[in-house]
Amino acid sequence: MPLPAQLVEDPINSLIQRCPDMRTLRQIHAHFLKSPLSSSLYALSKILAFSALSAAGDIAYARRLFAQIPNPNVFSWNSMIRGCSLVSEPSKEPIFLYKQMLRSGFAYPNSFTLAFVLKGCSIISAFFEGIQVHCHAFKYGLDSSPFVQTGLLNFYAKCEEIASARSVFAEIPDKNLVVWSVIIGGCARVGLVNEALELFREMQEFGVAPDEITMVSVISACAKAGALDLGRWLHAFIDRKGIQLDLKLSTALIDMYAKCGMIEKARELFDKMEVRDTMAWSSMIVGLAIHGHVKDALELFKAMLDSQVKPNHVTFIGVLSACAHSGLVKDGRRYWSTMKKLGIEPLMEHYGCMIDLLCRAGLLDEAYSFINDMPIVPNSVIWRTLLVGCKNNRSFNEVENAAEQLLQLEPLNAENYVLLSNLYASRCQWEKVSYMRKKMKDHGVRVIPGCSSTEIDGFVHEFTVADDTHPEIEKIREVLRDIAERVRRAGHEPWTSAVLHDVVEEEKESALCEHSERLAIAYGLLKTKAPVAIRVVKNLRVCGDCHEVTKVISRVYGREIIVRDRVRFHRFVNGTCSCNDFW
DNA sequence: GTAGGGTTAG
Repeated sequence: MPLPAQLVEDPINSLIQRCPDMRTLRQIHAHFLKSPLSSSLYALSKILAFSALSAAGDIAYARRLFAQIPNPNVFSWNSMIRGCSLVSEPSKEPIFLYKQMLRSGFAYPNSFTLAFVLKGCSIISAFFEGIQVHCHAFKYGLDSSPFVQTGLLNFYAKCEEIASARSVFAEIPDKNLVVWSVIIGGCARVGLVNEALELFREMQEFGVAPDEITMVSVISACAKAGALDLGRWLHAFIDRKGIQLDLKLSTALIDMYAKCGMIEKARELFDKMEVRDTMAWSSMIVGLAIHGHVKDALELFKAMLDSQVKPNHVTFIGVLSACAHSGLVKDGRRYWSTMKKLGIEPLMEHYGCMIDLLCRAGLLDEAYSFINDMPIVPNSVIWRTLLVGCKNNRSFNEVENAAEQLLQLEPLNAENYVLLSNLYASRCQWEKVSYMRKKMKDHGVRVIPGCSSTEIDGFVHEFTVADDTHPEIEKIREVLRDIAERVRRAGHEPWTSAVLHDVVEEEKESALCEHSERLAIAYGLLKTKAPVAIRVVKNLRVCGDCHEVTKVISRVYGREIIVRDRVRFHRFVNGTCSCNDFW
């Protein structure tokens, strides 16, 4: 007489619960196959679940096992769908499995199935498949399951379909911590910073206390907005509420402080970290590179390698851009081969850094061959980088070809016409200048005035190109003229951050506080006005020490001044672009 | 019997 199922399944179950590795699992599997009830689907499902889901599991083994099950039950399908979305290289496999399950007709999806397949869709941003799963949620009456709802919300957020995410969010009756975190993270990811911060406030009004995961999203929203005051407040909030400063939250704070100009604070946090992963190291290296602290960035990269943490593609963007900004051509080339040796396949951004590096060093021909040897099709950024380099190098003769490639790729981006127009002007090719303007007009490309803002004592001074409405505009102009004159007298042309630094230091000596305030405001104005001002800020950006100058201005002024928008000149908006370089 | 949310990028 066969043993009751309970007696066979329970030992298998308890063995699997204590199973440490696949070797043991194989033994359990063999034992199971020889046992009297080897046809028990329940026990087989447990073996499958371990292979597919456990950290010590083996998805290939799970696939082989699954293929041998004639009519898998929903639990087994779920294990496979979930297991296949946990692999390091995500694919459409979870979606294919889900479709197979529906076609099999032997198992119907439950709330677990939909939650798992939605996760699979979120990982690869499979928008059209996810929408079908949304329909299935209604069809199978699973749309009120909290896990399916959160899965849908997360899916839309990951696909950057914020309107859909918000409507799913609005329909969730009991919004828990996870639901709030997903919507806040979704808004932060697409740059809807104010919305993210507003939701964070609302969440607390609803009596839901944030945890470290929520805080990562909110802090990253601050980093994107350059909202230092709020970021610091949130840091204090984390301390006050005893929220755990784990690896990811520390990294988010480092990124926020670096992006908001407080690189020392970022470094302090980084140095205090007991465990650092690739992202933590990369954030700090990129932060130092943005601030122009090239030596520190490269030293830190060496320390990273010494601590056996593997760098990734983002780390190398930091390292290569640091080299580009300080003219370290030889080092840049060395890091490029290190990257390849480590098996990191260069992405478009890495090629961009290398071309930038060569152009800044005046090696235009080499940059051009580098582009021609690229194994991937160069994008507009690559051609633009080369053309920016052409502006400072008149001996380079491949401008026409590069210009053609650029305009073919992006015929509606005003920035390109402006760049080419200025490039031809610098070569006194006036016919081409007017041709560019005509072409731009023919394409109906409009320029949206660029703007920037400077915050002093909580008051935001905003400046837009050709806008004279600031109440102190005349006095500000006076300061600008004064600076320009002093720079001209000093014989510095074009301006560099070092020159502005000297001017501001001089200002400190003279202790003219009122003048200093205007200097700070003028700094905001510099970013949108006169050509010379654009050169200054461009140089600052080149040197990567925009915040360095802001800090100097802050010291003179004696209070904290924040440059908010991190010098974002060109912004592609619905086929038109914001651009400050067009007079 | 199984579940949902996190950081770095010119």
